[in-house]
Amino acid sequence: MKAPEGAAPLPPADRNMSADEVIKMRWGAIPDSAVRRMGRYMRAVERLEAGGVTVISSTQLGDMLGYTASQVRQDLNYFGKYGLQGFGYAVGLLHDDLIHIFGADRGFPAAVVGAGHIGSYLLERSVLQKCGLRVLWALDAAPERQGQVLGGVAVRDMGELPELARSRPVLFAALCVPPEAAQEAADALISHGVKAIWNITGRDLTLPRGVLTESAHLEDSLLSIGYRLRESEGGRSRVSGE
Amino acid sequence: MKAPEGAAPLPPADRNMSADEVIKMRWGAIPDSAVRRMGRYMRAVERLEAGGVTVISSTQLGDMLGYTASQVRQDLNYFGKYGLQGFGYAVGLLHDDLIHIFGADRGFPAAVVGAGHIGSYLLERSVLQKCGLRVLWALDAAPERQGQVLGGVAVRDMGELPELARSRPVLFAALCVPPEAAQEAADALISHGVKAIWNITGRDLTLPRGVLTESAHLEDSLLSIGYRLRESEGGRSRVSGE
DNA sequence: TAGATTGTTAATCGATTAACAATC
DNA sequence: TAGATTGTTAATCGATTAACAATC
Repeated sequence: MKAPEGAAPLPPADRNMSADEVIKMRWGAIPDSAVRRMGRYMRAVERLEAGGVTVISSTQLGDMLGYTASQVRQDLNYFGKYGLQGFGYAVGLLHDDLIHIFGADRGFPAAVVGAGHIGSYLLERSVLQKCGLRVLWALDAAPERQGQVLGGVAVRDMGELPELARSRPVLFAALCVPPEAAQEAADALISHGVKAIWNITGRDLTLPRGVLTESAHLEDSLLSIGYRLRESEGGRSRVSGE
Repeated sequence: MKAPEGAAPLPPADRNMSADEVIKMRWGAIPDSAVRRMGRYMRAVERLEAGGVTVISSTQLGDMLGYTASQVRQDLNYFGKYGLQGFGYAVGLLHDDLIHIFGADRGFPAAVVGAGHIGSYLLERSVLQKCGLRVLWALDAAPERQGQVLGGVAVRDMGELPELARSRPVLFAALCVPPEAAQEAADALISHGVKAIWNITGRDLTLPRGVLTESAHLEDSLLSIGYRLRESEGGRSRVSGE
């Protein structure tokens, strides 16, 4: 108990390791804040590639996203060594690896539960598919939505959950039922083997340990802009570009 | 340049100050991370109130949300003094003040731009209204959506923007057009006086300084759960209950 | 009063930034 | 090689947690 003990000492990677190996070795040592920024890197790199850019420096990429060059280098380095000293990052390589790191090439089986506005948006726009999930089925409680085919997926009755969970099991579900039905639907999913829930109901859920969950509360982001709107009403100015 | 200089020294509030006064005095000194947690406090307190709970301690509230009691006290104290030593926080008072702090009683004029899946969700569910915005008009480029009345708001043609911006000006817009139309729509809104954009298009925008913006990228949250799903495939376990 | 719980300061922890050596 | 830019360690900064005095 004498040595500084430091924090997590991030195991070193070497250049010929695959992203999988790097991440496996560093699992848990990569800060969540960095993981959460990767979506923006992914989109930026996608657009660069579409625009024919093949190499980009940490400075340029940082400018695009409003991050410091230092942070860009730190972030990318968590996942492996993608840069070439003296030149920058190979856009194509980076893009391919990010896709792999985030499992967008995995075809993980998934379901969409709730086919209202948000559920049909997810289905028709193939939002899950673009992130590498394979949507096996969709459920909705409303009779008039059942039988509809949205984005190639037929909407079934909630009551079919046990049967579907047996015949076409999924570990992942996007939950987009109305808030008042959220907890009950989540419980049902979990009791039928679902291990990860993407919660877009706007209601916070109570889930057993061992279930992976991520909530996307549109409302929270709206509230926080509501707070910042105060400044336009006489608070001191702190408006930002970005 | 000798004194430790410290960080922002958070000006002290006293018990008889209104939330408005406290925030005005501390504007910019309240960390963004705390502001972003307030949506969850708000929802928790709403549900407590609905359930007839009138007093709650920082420990209990923290347990509900997965925060430490210490953090709860810090967070609430940024905005004023709501607690009663020896008892806890008055749920009703806290709720009322949070509503006020986040402007949910302000009736700030707003518009919804894009009336597809997400836009109609916002309109029909009165999402903006619940956060204290007054939706004056809605726009969509698709002829078949024009004339529809969603959540009491008539959807108009994009081309009517100049006229609407003149006759019924708004400073706030929820942007939910398809990603490929996002930048152009944002530019048009800004050139017609919009000063704050809630961006739910999934495309990052480039906006002039002075425009307040908040992006809600559903996709980012999905990607980050995709990353965490790796652990169910053999990474070391770090699954959390929440 | 004694017990409880807040408000607030101090200590810890983690994340961001800066600096620079490695290397293409 | 010289120039540039990464990879990585060290310094800074900010946010979270712990501790405790104030006070109901």
